[in-house]
Amino acid sequence: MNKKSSQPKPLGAYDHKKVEVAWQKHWSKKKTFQAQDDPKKKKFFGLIEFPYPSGDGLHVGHPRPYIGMDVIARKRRMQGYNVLYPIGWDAFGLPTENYAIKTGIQPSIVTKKNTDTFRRQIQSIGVSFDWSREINTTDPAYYRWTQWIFLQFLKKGLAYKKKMTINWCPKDLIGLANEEVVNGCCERCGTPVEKRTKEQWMLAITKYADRLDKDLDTVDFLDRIKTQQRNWIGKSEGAEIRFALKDRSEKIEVFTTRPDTLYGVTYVVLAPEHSLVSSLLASVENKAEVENYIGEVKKATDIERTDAKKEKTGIELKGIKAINPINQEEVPVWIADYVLADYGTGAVMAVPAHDERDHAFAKKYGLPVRAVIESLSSQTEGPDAVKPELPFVERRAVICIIKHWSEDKYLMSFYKANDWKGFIVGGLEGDETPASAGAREIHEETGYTSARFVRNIGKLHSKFYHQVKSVNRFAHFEIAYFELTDGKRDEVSEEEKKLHDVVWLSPQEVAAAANRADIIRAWDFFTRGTCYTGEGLLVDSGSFTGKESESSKKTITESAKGRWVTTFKLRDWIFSRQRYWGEPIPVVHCDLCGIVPVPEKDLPVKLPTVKNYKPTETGESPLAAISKWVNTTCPNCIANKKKPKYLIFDFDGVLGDTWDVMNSSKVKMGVASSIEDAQVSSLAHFEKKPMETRTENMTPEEAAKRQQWIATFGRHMAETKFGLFQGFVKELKKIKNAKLAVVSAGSAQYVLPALKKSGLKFTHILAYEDHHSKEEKVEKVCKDWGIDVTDAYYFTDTKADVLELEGIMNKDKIIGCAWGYHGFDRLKEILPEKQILLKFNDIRPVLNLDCTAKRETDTMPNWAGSSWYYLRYADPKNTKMFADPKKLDYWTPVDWYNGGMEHTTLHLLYSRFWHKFLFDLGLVPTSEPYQKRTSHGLILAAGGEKMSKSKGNVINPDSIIETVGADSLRLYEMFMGPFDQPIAWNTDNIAGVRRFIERVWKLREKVVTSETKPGTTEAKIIHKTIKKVSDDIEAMRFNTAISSLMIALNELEKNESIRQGSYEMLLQLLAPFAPHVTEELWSSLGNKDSIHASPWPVYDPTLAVESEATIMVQVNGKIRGSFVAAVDTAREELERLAQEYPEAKKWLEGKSVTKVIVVPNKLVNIVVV
RNA sequence: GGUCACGUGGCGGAAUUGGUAUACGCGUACGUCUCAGAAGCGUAUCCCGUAAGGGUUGGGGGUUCGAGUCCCCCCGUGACCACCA
Repeated sequence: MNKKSSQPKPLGAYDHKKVEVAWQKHWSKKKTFQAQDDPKKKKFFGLIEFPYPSGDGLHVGHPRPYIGMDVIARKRRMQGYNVLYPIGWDAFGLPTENYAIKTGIQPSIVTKKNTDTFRRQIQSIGVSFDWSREINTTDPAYYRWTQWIFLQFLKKGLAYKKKMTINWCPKDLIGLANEEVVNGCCERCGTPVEKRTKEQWMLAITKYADRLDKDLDTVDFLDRIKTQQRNWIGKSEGAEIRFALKDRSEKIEVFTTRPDTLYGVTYVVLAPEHSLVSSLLASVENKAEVENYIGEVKKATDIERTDAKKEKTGIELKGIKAINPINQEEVPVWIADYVLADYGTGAVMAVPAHDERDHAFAKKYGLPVRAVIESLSSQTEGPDAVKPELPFVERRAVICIIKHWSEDKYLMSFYKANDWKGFIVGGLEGDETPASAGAREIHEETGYTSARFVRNIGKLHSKFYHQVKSVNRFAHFEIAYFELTDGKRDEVSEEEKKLHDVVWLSPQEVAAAANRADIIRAWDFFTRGTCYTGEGLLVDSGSFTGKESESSKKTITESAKGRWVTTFKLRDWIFSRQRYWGEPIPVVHCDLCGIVPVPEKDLPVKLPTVKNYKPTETGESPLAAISKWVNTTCPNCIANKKKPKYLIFDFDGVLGDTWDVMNSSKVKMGVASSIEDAQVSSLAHFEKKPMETRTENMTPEEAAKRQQWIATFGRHMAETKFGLFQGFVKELKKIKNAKLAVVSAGSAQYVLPALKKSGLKFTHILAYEDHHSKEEKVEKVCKDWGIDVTDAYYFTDTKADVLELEGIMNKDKIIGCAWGYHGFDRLKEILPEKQILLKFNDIRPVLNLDCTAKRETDTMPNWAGSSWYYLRYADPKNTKMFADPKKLDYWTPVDWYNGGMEHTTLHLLYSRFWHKFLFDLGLVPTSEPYQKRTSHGLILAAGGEKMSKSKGNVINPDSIIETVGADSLRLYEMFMGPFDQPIAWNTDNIAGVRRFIERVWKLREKVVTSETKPGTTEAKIIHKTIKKVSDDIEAMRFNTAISSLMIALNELEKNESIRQGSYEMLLQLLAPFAPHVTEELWSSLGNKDSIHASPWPVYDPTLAVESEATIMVQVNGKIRGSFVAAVDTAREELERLAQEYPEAKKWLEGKSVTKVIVVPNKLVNIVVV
């Protein structure tokens, strides 16, 4: 190849097809964009939201964020950073599964096909992703770690199962998180959501709510993103206050953010679902009505119930009274649908005077309204602002709102001296009422004679500086409403006229004109009604009367023995999906052990393959595969199999009285029921004889009942016993290493021969029975069993025996099998906690004979795999860990994460939550995953709608790349409008950027390598552009960056030639946007290394500085012309030049100049009269 | 109903801290090149007016020497939330 100094080789016409694919292959071969795990280099981790590879293929909206971040990533590389810009596939999800249902093709195959298409398409755009780190959430090697993280949540108690009513989409057959329900409909398909009860996996994100809120202060997210997250978390502080119930032990706990209004409580409301309701119901006088009401509420759908426009309904629990802890007042208790069960405590204290919802409810049901707060405002601005150094002088006063006699206008008074724009006000003299004082003031100040007092609007306290009297005034106003009946008016004194003007204004004008806090409040009261929800002065509030409400919140809470608490709107995350195409939740449900996590070494729990799957008319779900998937072994049971040393059996039940237990066991054993009488009799060890029972400890009634029972079931007992032993012994034969048995002597005659026949070698016998004498028992057992009497123990139910038993059992692990009330229940009490106690049935899984454990069939939601994927990029092939801590140390946190606004509340919050959890486990180095978060706007179809296959308005990038090339596509996507705003696609406009590229290509012909002296204009243009492009890229103002490049080109084209250095810099600035064509031109100039590895041009301010500035000349703010002056010409000089400027002179004739404003290098404004 | 954005030519959109409104691009018109067309190149392109000049950033008001930009009211569009006590 040529050296840099050699003559540039000639180029043909620009042909994007020749240029683009060739360079893409070249970069791939040279691994130009692969990140290196080299801790010595400064790193940059740029991230985009990895796509969901839908069957529709890529449309032109997808790549905009990729290209935007690509521009930044490429610039960072040129700035010398070791850049990690990775991509992968968020490939689990409903559309793929639905597609599988429709076509019968397995989701895994569909996913493979779709990712292949997406990969090809993205690669054809020339985004500088590091493809060697590609990940896929549906790859078992990936979701193994998603499952692993879930197990860590489980271990820490942050994953739990909860029976709950869930939002169920009847079309998608899927449980939805609250976040996925939009206006009561399924987020994805719009079907109205139903309620169903189901056990669901939950993740306790609420445990992190406070930190998720607080730590937003530490990251560089766009403000609107932070605001949205904060709103979603919904932190609010308030008090939990307990209302005792009259003559009852229960208490109602309420949450309120306004404990200061406690004295205004006139009733208490429970949510219809509140747990207390059912226990109160028994003693409610109107029980039937209440039950009926609750039924009605439950019937209503969520859409109906949460419709804020809907009228609130409720019903009183008659006969129940709550006691207000602050004043021991009894108030009624209601249930109502406007109270939400799952926020706060599910109960509220109602303060109708100061809460709009309570107010509406109280008005509807005739409940009392008691005002306890009066507005208090303080003037902080203007000449009336309170002067802190002066004391307050208190005074009672009136604010008069006066209506015009014929129009909808109100009288305002504009005081000239102190810029007061308000209503007529005045102090109350002597024993005047607001009505009389108001009428007097109206007459004195305005002359109107027909003011008729209508009503008091409310009270209002105000602090301000009284300019006329030169004191701080603390006024206690009554707002009085007057109407004029006519316009008759007396003459007003000259003094009053001097003080103020009187004007009539429409309601809108009043609101706009009022310029004092108290006047604005008064008007607000008048227009909005009596429910005052603001802060103010406490009245009618016991010892708190006269205090300010805001500062009394905590003290009132204390007085009421309440607690100050923080609550959140955020709910725990419903983590279960009843779908096939998601990560299986890695746990096993064992009858014996309950929920058992799959051991980490056994991960991943893979999805079952859907075999021979044929689509049906109705569209059967791949969930069918799960039916073959559920039976498994319990890992716990397998693990324990090697451990048991002792077996404890108690056969009390066999002879005893628990027929039900045996009967159910019989069925499970599957043998007893088929035994005939004849067979039973033929068995040597079985004595068929009537059931005997001892009745000496029973009451006559019990004894009679027992006799009856024996008469009915006696024969079945015998059969059952037989069957049990047969089956039992069969199982026992498989026990190899047990050492100890506990038997009941009562059953010894049947049990011991059977045990013996099994060939077991028990070393100890524990006889556990209290019916027979010790001697008889031990002797018989030992004899039958053939063991030494010293190895036998005998117990009764006394406490001493229990202790002895514990001693024998010692530290060894014990598997127990026991029945009956003497056996199982008793042993359960006495066994140390860690030992495992089993019922007879349970012995089967313990022995791993045919363990009946079932796999969890719920899968994880889509959000799971995307909650940690960025971590995997740091070390995507690791098989030991989700990522090597050293690599995480180097690469994380993500320096810049760009994504859609639609993901700010869900994905962003969820992944921050996972990250914080991993941080707490010491597995990631930072507490926040993303240092910086920006967002892009969606690309819409030409009509402004979203692009979707169903609407048929999708533009495929393939055809654009085919006709104009990837570089043109990229430039257009960046140039079309502001990056963060939604914008409609317009294919016609691509012509402009394509022309631009062609002109850059043509400019290559003018490149000269000669040593001619650099033209200053050229350097100036280039350096101005360097600055503009550099700054704009950082701020994601890609559209203006490109426009400045176009401006530069327009300028440079005018010259006969361009220096190679300048041209190269232009190419470098353009390279992040149009990587292929710039690489081609760069190479054609003899450069050996890639333009994308070249150093980003450095802005030289001295070269960009202009020597002259255009100075605008304004006369009275109007532009009258401009002149050119040297940069940094002195103000005085500019002023002089401007006044002598002929165009300006024309406008100055006959006028006198009062003022001249000079803005250096910009303008001179001459103000004339 | 609440919160937050936003409103500029025929169209997408520019406009540092308030300082030449309509940059850049599309489209359109005319010209040039051509046998012709396409592409290219050149000129023009907010409105009224021949011009001087005047008007214009959804509407109205305010602050300012000066407002697309700051403040208030109204209208409209979009996003998110929606009885959160």
